[in-house]
Amino acid sequence: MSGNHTDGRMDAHELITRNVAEVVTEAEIEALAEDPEGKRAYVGYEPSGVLHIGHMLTANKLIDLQEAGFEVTVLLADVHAYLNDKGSFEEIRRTAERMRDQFIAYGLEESRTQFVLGSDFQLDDDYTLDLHALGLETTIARAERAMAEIKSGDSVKVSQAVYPLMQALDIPYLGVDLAVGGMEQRKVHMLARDVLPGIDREPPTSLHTPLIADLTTGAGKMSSSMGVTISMEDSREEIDAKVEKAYCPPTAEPEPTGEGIERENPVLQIFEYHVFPRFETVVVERPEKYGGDLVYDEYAPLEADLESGELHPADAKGALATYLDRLIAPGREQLAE
RNA sequence: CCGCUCUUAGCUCAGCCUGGUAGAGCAGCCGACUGUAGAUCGGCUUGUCCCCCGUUCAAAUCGGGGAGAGCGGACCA
Repeated sequence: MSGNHTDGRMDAHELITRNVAEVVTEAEIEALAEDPEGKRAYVGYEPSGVLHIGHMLTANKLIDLQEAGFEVTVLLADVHAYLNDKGSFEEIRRTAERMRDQFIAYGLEESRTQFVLGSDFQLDDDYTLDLHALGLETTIARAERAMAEIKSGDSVKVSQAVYPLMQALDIPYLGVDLAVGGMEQRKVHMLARDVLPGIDREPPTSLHTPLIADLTTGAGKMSSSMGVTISMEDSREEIDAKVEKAYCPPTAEPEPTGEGIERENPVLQIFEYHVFPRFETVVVERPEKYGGDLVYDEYAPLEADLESGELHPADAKGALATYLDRLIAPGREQLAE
């Protein structure tokens, strides 16, 4: 995954696969990359009204895909959010509109992005009957496993077993060639591959982005419900404070915790998955006494410099906060309206 | 519907039997040390004790009612 973007241009395959954690399957992706023009990719989001760094990560991939020639569908999954106990249907639908505006502010090309409300088609008769057919194909245990990383609340509701089946069905109903999601979606997509052939639909091709590690510990996934996340409602000061407190050993491969839990370096992850995909060059401002400014036009040398000690974590953090703020500023302004 | 168990700090739980108005660990916050964070020291904070009614001088604790969660209710006698 070293990439040969020395000429600043990437071919379709590289645009599709850069910064992804996993692709299912490689052969299917290669087929799509051969003629991406007019192919359709989608991501579904439970409406939240305010974009956070997790949304932004898959949005970056959508931008890559648009650049590669894909058409993009963003599913504002109001019905899913409802089934996942996220509030009243009315509240959810209101936040769905705000979320759409947030995505546009973030940088999705408005003319090439189709926003679809789940309730626009998920309540149709034929959809419902197909959903029941999938219910017949799936055990409760399987549905529950698929939801393990997605569900909210402490107890499993029947609605949450229906949820992944609807995600599977959405793919053929939206006419999608590629399903995109974070790694927490992989079990849902695997379920879709297993179950859709049972109703004479194609098993979907999917692509999963990595999950950013918890900002303060580097262990586990960054959570928006608990702990620290970065979102479009953060002020510059809040971003500075959060980045300042972030876990950042001077390496890309931190030691596991005392309990043997794997850790990542979230500061580097955000540089890799959020900053470099959106900026041509990154300037790390540094006091003269430490050697003056550093300039990078891709991620790998920055990581190498941190590893070697040439780049101090404190300076890296300063730059990270600056660029994160630039990414968030348009959404923040949009929220202020 | 019936039965059993559970509900106390952000989290996991102790305390309840033998009433005297609340504790531990973890988390969090603050300082020291590091040119970041973490680790390591030092210090600190936190509560409608699920809700209502009752008994009592006094209820997290006893009694009654209610709510939520978990488990069970098959067969064979």
